[in-house]
Amino acid sequence: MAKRRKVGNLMALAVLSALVQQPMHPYQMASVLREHGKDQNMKIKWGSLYTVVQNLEKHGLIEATESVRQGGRPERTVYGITDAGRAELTDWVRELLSTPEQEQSRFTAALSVLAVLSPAEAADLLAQRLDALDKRFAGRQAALAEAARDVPRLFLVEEEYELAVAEAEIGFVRGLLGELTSGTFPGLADWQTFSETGVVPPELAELMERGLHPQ
Amino acid sequence: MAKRRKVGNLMALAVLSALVQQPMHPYQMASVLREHGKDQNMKIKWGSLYTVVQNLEKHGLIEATESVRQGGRPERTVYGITDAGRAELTDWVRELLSTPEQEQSRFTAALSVLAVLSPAEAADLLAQRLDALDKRFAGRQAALAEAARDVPRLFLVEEEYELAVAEAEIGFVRGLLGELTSGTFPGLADWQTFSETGVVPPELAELMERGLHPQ
DNA sequence: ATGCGTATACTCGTGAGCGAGTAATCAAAT
DNA sequence: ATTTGATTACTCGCTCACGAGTATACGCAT
Repeated sequence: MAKRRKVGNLMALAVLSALVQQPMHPYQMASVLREHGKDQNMKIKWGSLYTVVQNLEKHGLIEATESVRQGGRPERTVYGITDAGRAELTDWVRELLSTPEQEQSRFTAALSVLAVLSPAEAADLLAQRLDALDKRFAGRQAALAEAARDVPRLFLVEEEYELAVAEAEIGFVRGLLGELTSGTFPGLADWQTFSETGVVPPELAELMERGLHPQ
Repeated sequence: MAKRRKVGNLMALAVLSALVQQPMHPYQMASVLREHGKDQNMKIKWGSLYTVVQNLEKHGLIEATESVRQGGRPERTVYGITDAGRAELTDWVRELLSTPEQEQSRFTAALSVLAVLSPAEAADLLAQRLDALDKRFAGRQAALAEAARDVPRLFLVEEEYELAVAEAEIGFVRGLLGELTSGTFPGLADWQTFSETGVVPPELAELMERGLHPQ
C-alpha cells in the first residue's frame, strides 16, 4: 500500500493542515506550526519548507492567492489550500491512521550492533540514556498536564501517544539495564569473554556460518 | 549533541558492522544483512548501499582490499574495515545508545491532524490500524520466540525493543478507540458538530487566536 | 540445443532534503 | 546617534537517497 504521494514529506501534511485554517505565507506557516508545538516533534527545516510549498503549488494542492509587500521587506506570497489539497489532506490522514508502517529507529539500529561494545560499557551508556529519557519524560508529562488545562484532548492526542511510546522505551531500557547490572542477562559471560579476547564462543561460530535468521 | 557523521545514513552502520566480521563485496553485505534479518527493519535500498560504500571508502572508514572477477561476471570489489572505521563504529554506537533523540513518526503526524476527520471515521480507521497492529505483533512475537531457541538474546534485543514499543502503540490505539466508540472521549460532541457543520465551538475559537502552546 | 526464469552484481539519473548564508527591519541599549 | 542583537523572510547549492534499469551467468526443463 502506501501509494506514493505527489509530495511525500511530512512537512507537507503540516502545511496543508495549517492552510485549512486560513491562507498564509510560508514564514507564517512556520510560526503557526511553532505555536502549536509542532516543532517539538518536527524541527522546522527551512529548505524543506520552501521546497515543499513549491511542490504543493506545482501539484495544485495549494495556490498563491496574493502577494503582499509591507515596508521594504521582501515580498510575501500568501498561499491558500485548494479543493484538491483538502482532498489530499484527508486521504493522506486516512492512510497514515489506518495502515501502520514499521519505521527504522536509531535506537533499534544501535541495539542491533550492541555486540561491538563490552557489556559494562553498554550498561553504562544505557544508564545515561535512561537518565535522559526519565528527565525528558517528566518534562513532557508536566507540559502536557499544563496544556490539558485549557486545550481539548483532541489536540493533544499526539503528545499522549508519544508519551506512551516513551514510557515503553523507558521500561525496556530499565529492564535491559537491570539484567546487565544484575548479571542475569543470558549469555553475558560469553559476551564478556568475546569483548575481552575477541574469541567467538563455539556455539555462536556455527550460527555465524548459517545465518541468524534461517527460513 | 549528535555530531555530524561523515556518513550519516544508518545503512553505513550496518555496513560497518558487517565488515567487522570479515571483508566482503557490496552484494555480499546485502546478503549477510538479509540473512541476519536486518532487512525486516531496514529495507535494503540498492542505490543507498553503493553510495554509502563509496562514501565510507572516501572517508577512509573502509578500504578496497582486492578485486575479484569470477567467470564473466562484473568485477567485485571486496572491502575491509579500517581502524578508523572500527573507531567510528564504536563511537557511533555509543552515541546512538546513550543519547535519545525524538524521531518524528508518521502516526504522530496523523494524530496531530486528527481533527480533519469526523470522530466516526477516525474510529473506523483506528480500528483498522489496531487490527493490522495486532496481527503483525502476533507474527513478530512468534518469530522472536522461534529465533530465541537457538540465537542468543544479545542478537535479539533490538527485536524485543521493537515489540515493546509495538505493544505500547497497540495499548494506546486500543484505549483511544475505546474512548471514541464508548463516547467517553472529552469534547467528542464539539468535535462531532465541528465535523458536520464546520462551526468551531467558541471556547476553541479563542484558543486558535492565541495559539495552543503559549509560553 | 535452446529457451526461460532466477540469482548475481551493480549503474545512473532524478529529485528530494536541508544547512548555511543573506539581507532587511525593528527594538533596545549605549 | 549609532551599534548590537533579535526577528522576519527567504535563497542557494550541495549532498544524499533511491528506484528502476541493465547485463551477465547459471540451472532446469523442453
